[in-house]
Amino acid sequence: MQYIQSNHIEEKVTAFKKLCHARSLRVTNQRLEIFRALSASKEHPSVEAVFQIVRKNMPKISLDTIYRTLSSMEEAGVVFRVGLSNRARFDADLTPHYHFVCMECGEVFDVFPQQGQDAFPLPHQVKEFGEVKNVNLQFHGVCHRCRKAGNDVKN
Amino acid sequence: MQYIQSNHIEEKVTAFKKLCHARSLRVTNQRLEIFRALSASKEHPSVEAVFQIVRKNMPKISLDTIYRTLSSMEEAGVVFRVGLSNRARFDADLTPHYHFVCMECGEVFDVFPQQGQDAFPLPHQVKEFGEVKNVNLQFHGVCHRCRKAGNDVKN
DNA sequence: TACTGAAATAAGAAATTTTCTTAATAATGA
DNA sequence: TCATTATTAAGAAAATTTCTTATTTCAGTA
Repeated sequence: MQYIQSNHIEEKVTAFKKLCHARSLRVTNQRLEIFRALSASKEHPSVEAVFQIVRKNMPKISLDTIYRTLSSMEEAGVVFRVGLSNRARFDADLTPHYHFVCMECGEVFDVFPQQGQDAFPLPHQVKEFGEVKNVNLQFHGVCHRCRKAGNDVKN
Repeated sequence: MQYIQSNHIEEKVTAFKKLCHARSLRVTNQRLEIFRALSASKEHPSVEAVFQIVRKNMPKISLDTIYRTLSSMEEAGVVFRVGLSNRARFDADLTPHYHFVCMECGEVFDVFPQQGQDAFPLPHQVKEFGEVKNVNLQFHGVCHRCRKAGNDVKN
């Protein structure tokens, strides 16, 4: 995995362009603006929030483009999506465990920590932000079935 | 934290009733059916999926009730929501870190692992399910601001 | 630099997911 | 049993996400 490492946005943008070329994604102004907006923000903005930011420089951009672009950037590994794609999923099992989520089919699998293995290493600096009520650890990837089915388009 | 521990659904239901009483939630047939459906499933069902299951025994139940009930159960700590509540959130920072998500206001905070601390203990049994592309570790709780504002209704 | 094919976009509609409003129903405690 | 109050059904409405089609723009090549 290759990260874009820089605190200066335009350096990140340069790195972003390279990554786009490497993954044969066209470098459009829309993509650049969206990436800039996201890079400049510490707020983990929602789609709507990105839309509002980008709109200022690019008034004719459509919301759909934000959705498409963020999704394709996620797929390309350029940005990170916090949480699940769209629909909520529930679990009645509250014993400590985590989940493997398939990025292709959306299937969710339980992963139980092994005997003696510490379930969750709760880092104490988390308390800085508030009181933790529960932990949600997801591993995102491609499940065996989708891998076999060759649904995995890119790579 | 108190877990409902049993492999037999009706035992879980009994425990669920107690928890409801303890948190002064009324024990309605709808809630019982929804809890049963979720307990019986290993599929981490979506709201729609729960709706379809419960409908079989209770044809007049409304989708809205499923939403309300799952949310209040989550709030009461009886069921677990995989992922975020509704809207997607994005992050352009791909250096390994995790998130503190406020259950009240939805705010997302970055948490960076300390120097020398292993970022993510990737348990090898995860590979059983597929190839991991990235890790999404969220700590859910109440941020200081919401705590102060007393938005924290229950407890 | 102009040309070409393919990918990406805007616009608006449409689908999906989630929440709200109101009146009726049902659970709890007296 | 009764009264109180939370919960529900029904349907509307809001919010979020995806799709369709025609147009534009990128990137590679002449």
